[in-house]
Amino acid sequence: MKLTDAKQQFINSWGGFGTQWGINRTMAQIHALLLVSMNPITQDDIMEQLTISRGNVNMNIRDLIGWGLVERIIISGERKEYFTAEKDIWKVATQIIKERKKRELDPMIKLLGQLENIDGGKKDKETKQFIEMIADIKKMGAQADRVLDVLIKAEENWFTGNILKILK
Amino acid sequence: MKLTDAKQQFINSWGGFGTQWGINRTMAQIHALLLVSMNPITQDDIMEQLTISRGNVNMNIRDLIGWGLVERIIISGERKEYFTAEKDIWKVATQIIKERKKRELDPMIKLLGQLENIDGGKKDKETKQFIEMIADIKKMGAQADRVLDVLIKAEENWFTGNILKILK
DNA sequence: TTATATTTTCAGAATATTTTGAAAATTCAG
DNA sequence: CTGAATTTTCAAAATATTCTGAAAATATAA
Repeated sequence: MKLTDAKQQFINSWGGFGTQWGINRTMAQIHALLLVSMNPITQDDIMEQLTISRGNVNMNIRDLIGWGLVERIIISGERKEYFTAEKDIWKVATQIIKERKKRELDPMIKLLGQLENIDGGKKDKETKQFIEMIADIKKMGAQADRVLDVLIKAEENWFTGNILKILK
Repeated sequence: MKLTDAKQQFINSWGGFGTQWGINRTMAQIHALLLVSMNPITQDDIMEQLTISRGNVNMNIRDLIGWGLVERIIISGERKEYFTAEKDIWKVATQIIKERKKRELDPMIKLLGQLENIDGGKKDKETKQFIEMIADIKKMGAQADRVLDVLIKAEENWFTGNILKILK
């Protein structure tokens, strides 16, 4: 397989995996393109390589920056802005975990807390069972939170294969 | 807050979280409804409670069964089919992890393996860097696979709060 | 078997999301 | 400043996903 083909396939497939995870396909593709680009590239480069519009590039780049995965680079003497992605995959994963935790897990735990305040407390069996279910989901969310925190702090141990020893 | 309101809010919010995770909103709502239903319910019950069409219920129920989260119940003497969801939240989480691993992580690792076969090997710097990046992502995928396997096997320790002790 | 209840399917409709592209805003060299 | 280069915005168009509902298939009682 030729390098350019491999890069292309990586970009396309990464977009596909992105959609499965609830991430916009183009955003994932742009991220993939930046990951396999040795040097920072411009919006025009991205437009050309992925054949997408300027507006599309601009919006998705902004999102990626919001996720902390892409950085805007100013090259002195150049008028255009350049963009680059964090290349250390552990840092990428850590950043994604952090963000999803903040955007999804935290709000979920908050919601569940609110749902536990049912009028009259645990009177009838049905209410009791509902409150138990909510409490269990909350407990699981809190556990997930702790596990993810440990993973985030595990740093380079991801790659040394010692991740499971760190988690104790 | 009244029990029925709490249930309704749980169902709606669960649907919202579902979409963030790339899961069809209605499928998540049906799952939530089944989670808070003490007894098995029919397609008609689901249609009525969520005000959605018969076809919609049928397709999403089929998906949920495919995910191993919902079971079809035949009650002797009754003509209609009933449905019920696994109520043990740990089992639910385990099942979801298993399925997503199979549907998403495994194919990703497979793809990455294919992309490492670049013509000419690690001749130039660009090829070398690409192969390294793919290898790193693969390594991370393999680590994630191991971590998830441990979580799946951790069973009821999720709830005893000892999950972090188990992972070692 | 026949009649009826129930489930399944899937084309088309409805809805939601993504993308475009041109105008507006911003930046910056001269 | 001025004006060209560049970025940003966002309404409308394109696309993708989800949902409906009625017809077809299936199951079951009699």
